[in-house]
Amino acid sequence: MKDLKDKVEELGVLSEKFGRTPLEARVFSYLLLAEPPYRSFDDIREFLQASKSAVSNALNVLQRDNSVTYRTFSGDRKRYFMVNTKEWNKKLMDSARNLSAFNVLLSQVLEYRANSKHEEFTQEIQAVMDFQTYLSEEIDKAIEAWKRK
Amino acid sequence: MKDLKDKVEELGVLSEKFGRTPLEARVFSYLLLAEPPYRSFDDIREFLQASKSAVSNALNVLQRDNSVTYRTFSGDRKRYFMVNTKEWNKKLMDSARNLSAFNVLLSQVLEYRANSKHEEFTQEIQAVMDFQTYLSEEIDKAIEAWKRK
DNA sequence: TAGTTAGTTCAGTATTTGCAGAACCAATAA
DNA sequence: TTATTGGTTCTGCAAATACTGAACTAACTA
Repeated sequence: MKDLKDKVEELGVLSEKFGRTPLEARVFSYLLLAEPPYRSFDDIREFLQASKSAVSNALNVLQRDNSVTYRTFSGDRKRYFMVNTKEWNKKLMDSARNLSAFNVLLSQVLEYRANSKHEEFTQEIQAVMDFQTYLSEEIDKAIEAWKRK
Repeated sequence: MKDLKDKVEELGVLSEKFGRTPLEARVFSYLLLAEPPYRSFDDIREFLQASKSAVSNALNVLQRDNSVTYRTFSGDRKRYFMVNTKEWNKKLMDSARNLSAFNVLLSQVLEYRANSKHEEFTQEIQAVMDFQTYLSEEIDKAIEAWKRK
């Protein structure tokens, strides 16, 4: 079996593709792979050979976007950081819906082009928006259906 | 009405959020807003006050990912660049489906954790994957349904 | 053929990003 | 009350990124 460090690096690289910094990506991968799946600040720091500040910042970013959370144990002052599986479905739903972030841009374009002489172009943009809106709605429906299961 | 330069900057900033460089974002916004919606290399260069090389690179990136294309006019050597509305629906479909890029990561996690003592955690990850797989399938169905319309 | 035009490529620079190291702070422990 | 622990904040630097300007190329044009 591949060694943990290598696997953390491997998934780290994959994870960077989702817009994370190298260290954020590695922290996240480590928390996905480590045993047990909750790890202290110093576990992380030591495993990844990174500075306290870098680990602190990475953890804060990951917590802000709900990718990571932590638990505690009574009589132990440390926080044990772990992947926030509980919030993940919510995150997935958001990212699916956030196709619609793009619609914000498009609707501003349409507004600005209201009096354009180039009807055809405007209509093409409208068509993209329509498809995008349709898709968002269908995704919402699918999510609702899943919840009811 | 807000002046075009301001609006290009405004939508440019929005567009940077989708992973574009500042200049790429502004070129794209300009092409969305300008009248007519096809513009020559020099139109773009002059409007955005950028260097030829920067414009050249930005246009190439935008063309490579199908955000932008160009048309020509007979007897005119110039290329007139414009937003590639024709390819947009394809792009949207791809990005919707690419929720599943994340599943690649998760399945590797599961594989690695096959013998983990923390069954509960592993199961939570499995649950996320299941939801995500379901959602991808529903999105594909919705896209197929749209195509048949 | 030489000149012009439209765009690309290359070399260097300015800006941004990601991180280290050390000082710092707040909460607990002695 | 002081000391220790767990983590944060601040300063600065190294590497990566985004851009400029100039030299260059390929295709058309006179």
